[in-house]
Amino acid sequence: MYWRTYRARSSRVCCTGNENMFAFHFAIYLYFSGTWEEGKSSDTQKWSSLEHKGPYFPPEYEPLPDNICFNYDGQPVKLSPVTEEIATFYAKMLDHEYTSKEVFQNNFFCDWREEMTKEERKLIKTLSKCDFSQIHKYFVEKSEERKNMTKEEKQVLKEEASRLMEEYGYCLLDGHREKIGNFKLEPPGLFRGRGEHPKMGKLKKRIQPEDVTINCSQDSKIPAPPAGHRWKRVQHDNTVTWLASWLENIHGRPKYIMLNPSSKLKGEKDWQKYETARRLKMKVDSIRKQYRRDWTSREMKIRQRGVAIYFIDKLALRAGNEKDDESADTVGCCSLRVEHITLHRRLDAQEHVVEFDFLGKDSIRYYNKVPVEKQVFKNLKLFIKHKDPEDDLFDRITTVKLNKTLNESMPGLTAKVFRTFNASTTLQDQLNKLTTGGMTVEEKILSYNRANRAVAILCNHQRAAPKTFERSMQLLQEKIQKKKEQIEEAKKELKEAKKAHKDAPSDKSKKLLEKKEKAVQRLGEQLKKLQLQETDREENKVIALGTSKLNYLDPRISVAWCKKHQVPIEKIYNKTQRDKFAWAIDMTDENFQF
DNA sequence: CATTGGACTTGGCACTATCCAA
DNA sequence: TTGGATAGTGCCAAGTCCAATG
Repeated sequence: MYWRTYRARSSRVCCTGNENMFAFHFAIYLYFSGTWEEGKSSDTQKWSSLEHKGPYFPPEYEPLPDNICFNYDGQPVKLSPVTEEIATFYAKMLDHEYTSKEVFQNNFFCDWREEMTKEERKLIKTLSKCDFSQIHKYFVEKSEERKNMTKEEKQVLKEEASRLMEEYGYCLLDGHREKIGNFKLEPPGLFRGRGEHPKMGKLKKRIQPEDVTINCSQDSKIPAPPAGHRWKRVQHDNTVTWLASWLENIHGRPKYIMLNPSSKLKGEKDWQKYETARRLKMKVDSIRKQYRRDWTSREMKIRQRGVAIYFIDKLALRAGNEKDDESADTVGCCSLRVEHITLHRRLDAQEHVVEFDFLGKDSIRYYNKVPVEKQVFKNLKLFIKHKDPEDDLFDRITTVKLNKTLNESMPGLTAKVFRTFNASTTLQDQLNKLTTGGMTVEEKILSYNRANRAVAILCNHQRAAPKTFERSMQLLQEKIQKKKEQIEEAKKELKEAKKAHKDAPSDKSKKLLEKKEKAVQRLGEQLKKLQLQETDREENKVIALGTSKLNYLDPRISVAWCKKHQVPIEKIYNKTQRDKFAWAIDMTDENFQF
């Protein structure tokens, strides 16, 4: 079995008794595999055989029934199929707040008109005169119908989906069947984007086979394009991992069809990522010493670099590459502007506080007040001197230069490694601290979630409070209240049973007493469980745990913790996660430390 | 050195499946 | 059996980083 070979290999390399020794050897291995000629080829080659069925195309557009009409300026207009399809994209979104945004409307209308026939373009000149309400209503009803389908109808749909999955969802990589991550091509629609995106509302065009490049091995069965079509290209490049690619028309950037995280290819890459982070653990002291020295350098760019790396290390900020004006205005460390920080000599009884306020990835706000070292504070004052709010804070450095420096400190080190390193270190520390003897499984899980939460807060992984949050919290509180009342009741009954047993002892009264004692105890446990749940949920209101769990936390820490504290792994990882982390579940014993 | 293209990881959220109490 | 809450999944956008180019 494929899995077995993977297993054997991982455990041989990984489960040496001495983790430090292992990290050392791994460092050597990585170092040489990057420089030696022989090593290099094995490093860049991703597979030796690859066969697949090509992407699955979304269904063609189905024109609206004749009784559903688009109206312009009060008059019904029959649109050409292409124009009509784009109209339906807009009509379906009418409930969303963003269709009321000017940027969205302008972009949509502009792109829509471009696809119209000459006659349509001549007629349809103002969006405000367009009436999509019939179309909107039609789709609302359709989705209602879908919701009301019978069990049998739903079953048919389900079987259809699993047939599709069976046919297109897997590939053959080096002779082994692997799950594909996204085998369905993205359907056409209107681009939304996150935050104040200047391109929101633009038309995302339908992908044609003629847009798609196929990547597979030369001697494999080449996937057939849909009837009457050709692929853009068929290539056989084994230095990349993707099966198909195309250019999306909004930014003109490539998109790919790639493997599922459960695949060996992705798993090994993931493992490698965490090993790099563990190597940083070994080197981080000297790196910290270095950047502290840099704070007093004669050269401004070195000072800036030193402070930037300090932020990346201490606050787990992202690198912050340059961005063009064609996307939302968001920043990371290197792209911070003067306006994003406020310096407080003294704030809330703390000295040298930096107040950060900026939009990061996905336009998620980063807000934090952090006391920093005096020298950092001094430097920041220097960096912002004579600058305007919209000027770069670190004007002498870029992510490329910063990463180049990091790479010189440790092969493979980049800014993002600090996030992985900090996240995993935090989880390990928190788990060690929060797990104590004599805890129930539920208490341990609360501890785990709290440790996970500490990481999510560090990485600023936020979410909108769930729409149902207040309500579900209230429900839980009612449940708790009810449980408390039950306990009161049970206690009363227990007291009576005690009295009855004392007054007239018998087998029966003794049994009753025991029963009542058990009931009180059981209810108490249930109450505790509910209260733990309440705490957990309250603390998690605006925190998203998923991203750190999936991308930043070395799964071996969790696996070892589960083994050590007899927590079933299923309580921590669901099925998908267990598949993704199969490598870790398999190779890790309870003594693993990050 | 700056710029661009390309490949890969990381990210939140809407939708869907499942679970559980009434 | 149902409907509402919760958990899980898919979607696809938005980052990082490397290498080629000029």
